[in-house]
Amino acid sequence: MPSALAPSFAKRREPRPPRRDTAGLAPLSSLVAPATRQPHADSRAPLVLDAAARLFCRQGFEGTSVRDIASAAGMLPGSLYCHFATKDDLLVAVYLRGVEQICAAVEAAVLPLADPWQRLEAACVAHLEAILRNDDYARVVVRVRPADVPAAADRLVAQRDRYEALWSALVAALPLARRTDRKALRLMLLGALNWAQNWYRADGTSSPRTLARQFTALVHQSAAHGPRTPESPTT
Amino acid sequence: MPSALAPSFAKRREPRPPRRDTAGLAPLSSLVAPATRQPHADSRAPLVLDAAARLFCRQGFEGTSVRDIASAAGMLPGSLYCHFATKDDLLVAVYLRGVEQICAAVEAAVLPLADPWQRLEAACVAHLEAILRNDDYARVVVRVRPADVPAAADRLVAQRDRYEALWSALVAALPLARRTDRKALRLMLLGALNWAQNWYRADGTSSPRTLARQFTALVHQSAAHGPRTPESPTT
Amino acid sequence: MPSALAPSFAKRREPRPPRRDTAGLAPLSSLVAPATRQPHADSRAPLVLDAAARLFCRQGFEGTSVRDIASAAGMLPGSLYCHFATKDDLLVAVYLRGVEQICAAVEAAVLPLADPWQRLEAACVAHLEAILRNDDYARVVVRVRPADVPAAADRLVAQRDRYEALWSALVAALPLARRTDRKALRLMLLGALNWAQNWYRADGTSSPRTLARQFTALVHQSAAHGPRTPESPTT
Amino acid sequence: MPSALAPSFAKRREPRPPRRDTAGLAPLSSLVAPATRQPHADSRAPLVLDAAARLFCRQGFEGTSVRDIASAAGMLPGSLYCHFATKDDLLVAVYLRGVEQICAAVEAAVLPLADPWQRLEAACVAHLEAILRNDDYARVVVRVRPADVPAAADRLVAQRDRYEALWSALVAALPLARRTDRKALRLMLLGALNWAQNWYRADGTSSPRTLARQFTALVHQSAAHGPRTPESPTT
DNA sequence: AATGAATGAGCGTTCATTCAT
DNA sequence: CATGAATGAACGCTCATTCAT
Repeated sequence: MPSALAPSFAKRREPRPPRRDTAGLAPLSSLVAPATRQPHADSRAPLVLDAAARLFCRQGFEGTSVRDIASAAGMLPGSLYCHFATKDDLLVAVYLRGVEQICAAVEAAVLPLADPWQRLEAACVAHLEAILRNDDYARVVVRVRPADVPAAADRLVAQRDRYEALWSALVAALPLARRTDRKALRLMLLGALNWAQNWYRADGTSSPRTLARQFTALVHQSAAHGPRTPESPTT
Repeated sequence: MPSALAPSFAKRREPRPPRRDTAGLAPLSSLVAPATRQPHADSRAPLVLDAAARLFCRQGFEGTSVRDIASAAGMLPGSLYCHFATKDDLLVAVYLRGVEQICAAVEAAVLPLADPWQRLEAACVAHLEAILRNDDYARVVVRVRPADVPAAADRLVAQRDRYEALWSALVAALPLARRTDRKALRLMLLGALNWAQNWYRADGTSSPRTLARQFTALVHQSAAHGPRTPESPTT
Repeated sequence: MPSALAPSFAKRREPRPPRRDTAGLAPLSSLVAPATRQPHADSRAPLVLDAAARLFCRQGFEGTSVRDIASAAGMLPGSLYCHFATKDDLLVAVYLRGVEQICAAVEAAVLPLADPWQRLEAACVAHLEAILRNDDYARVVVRVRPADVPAAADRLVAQRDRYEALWSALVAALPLARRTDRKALRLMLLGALNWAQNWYRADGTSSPRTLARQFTALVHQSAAHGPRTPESPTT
Repeated sequence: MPSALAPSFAKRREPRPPRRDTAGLAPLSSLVAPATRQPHADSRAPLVLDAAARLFCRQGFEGTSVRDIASAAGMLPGSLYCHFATKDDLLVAVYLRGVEQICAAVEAAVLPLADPWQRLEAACVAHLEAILRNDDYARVVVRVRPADVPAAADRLVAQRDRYEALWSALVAALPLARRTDRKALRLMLLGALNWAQNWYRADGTSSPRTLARQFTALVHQSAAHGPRTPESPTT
């Protein structure tokens, strides 16, 4: 499956065995379901998570130290470990929420629309706005390569796959010429959108919205009319 | 003389004047063809560069230590500094050669062709093969984000720009509907191709060549027929 | 809290605001009197400071590595950085306390005396005993040249100035011929005393006390009677 | 003897046995006796020595690397070793010449004078001008502590002693009260003069000449009239 | 005489993590 | 929950020196 992402070239910093593996999900529960707050449930875990998301998306994972995160959250480095077992787990938690938020954004954008191409375009816009604007969590999902954090790669990839499934459905709904490779279409669009993180500057002329529409348009008619696939050009 | 590669004895991290850009080809020739006449022509600098390229593209820049590179090149860490003043400079040298090689590959692929779309397709194929196959140097150019190495970012971006200029020319030659945003087309294609580094597995079913052709085809007819730009849909 | 001594987690060598000068006495008290109530009052910071003072005054600043200090304090090199952000800061902390101690010694020696020349002599004795005997902190103040540690030079000089002000007052009180240059007198005496660190051997015949008295005497009558200033020799 | 200077607290960088110990003197011969130049005797050794003197007196011995010296002399680090066996030897050679030059300066200044106090004053002026002005060699003699270079300390101290003998003679000639400690007088004067290197700024108001005269004057009448020695106050 | 490359040890500092309090 | 101190390994880099060419 081309969505697999983690060729383990890992090597350094073999983390001492991760103690309790379930810890990755534990802290999230408090985020997903703040629910009825316990009297002293004013946990500072969300603060930590916010700080981590902000720093990971600005400086990358390796470029951010736990000291950075701790001090941004107003605590000492050791205190982080009350909430997250390892730095990797912290990343997983950020990823988890990032995927949730980007999924929610795309689903909300797509919901009121019926036309498959319009739905695709709306998804592109929502996606690009999420990963270029201020959703630090979503940005991390695109910014941090699972392969760079071997011990957590599986969990990160699993999250990404969750999101890509959503796109597979969007693409599956398109009325395309029979020969069109729908997977290639999905990979191309998502790749083009994600890579924008590498060059897009907020002060530029075109907004994420415009950009997303341009990208969609570039594949629209082409795909719809049936592109000449390399193997069997229509001639 | 590999002057651009051996800025030895630079003293204290002064950013150093950006090294004359025309030297771009000089070091390569001496590396590719070590000749047989120099006094100490048995320099191991090329070995170091190769090791760096291999490790940078597999583990990233931050994920690779100078000790890793040195030991891969069969030397002691300190010995690296006979050839490169800093780790950053080593990256710049790899980038330099990576851009050279990918430029050469694309130009060679495009040269015998006249039709603009065929040329674009050939460029995509050459690009994708370079950054997915065994050209470690080219892969580093896509893999390592300039922003992650602030002290060298300018020099890295300058190299990338050199390459993108080549693409601008290719796209400028396409017969497109008047309203088509050629920059968006270029960014989309290159983004989609580059991002493939994040998911492509060599053991997959489709080759870089096939993939590149599919991507090209997806934008071909669309763009050629005049896509509906977001601002002014054709309908 | 030894705030001036534990500027922990300072991140990247930004010169850091020169730390409020009034903190001068705070850290000392906590070091001198570790008390018995703090939660982790068993801090080994004083140990580190002592080790640093001992090594700096014996081997100089550049001649002492942080590994030397750490191992003398029974810790690992990295552990030093729990207490001091940089080696420079460690030196500043030693200097701070050195100046405090030599100030205290001189003030205590001078306090019970009224006659200006007797006060000057007592100051010389106290100064010389401090910088030749076992007060490692005071010795460092004389031994380590501020100019050799550029990043900390300002802070070091500020400390020294604090001490010299004390001497200016002592010299100002002397009944001298009108033409006598009091600054020259101060610089001569202090220079002669400080330089003794370069040649004085504890096993010698004359004690610091004797030496200090000799130096004082050598300028006493001369100055008192009005020396021939160079500009206007008495002929 | 108070002129001894080297309490060996050495420890690090135990130099691999200095090969040929006589090398310390060898290079000097070419300096002392340039004599009739051999055809290709355009040795660059003097260049190296000059560079070393300049850097040692500005940055200290430990603060100067052989790379610094080599590059200042326009050569590569390895090339230095054609002229000097070790960095220490280079320092010894600088010291040697520094002492020669300061001796020569003092002797020349004193020569035309007969009065002992005038001779002392002239010596002070010559000494201070040498170590504060542009005689890099002389400045090194005062700037670099023999004890900081254990392997060469003996040779350095021997040079210094050579110079101090000259001062002993000057002081011995002074008509002083019987109880005056002539050694203390010498040490005081030289200490005060040498220490000026630590605070004197060229842009200041008083010249080295003025300063030297002030210092001399401060001890003149006092010593001449018979100071109250601490042991036996005149009262 | 000089070079360019290499050596091996050591530098100041940062890292993710642990743990008694 | 949080702290402050500590750990042990690794980081990028510089050092004086060597040596074949």
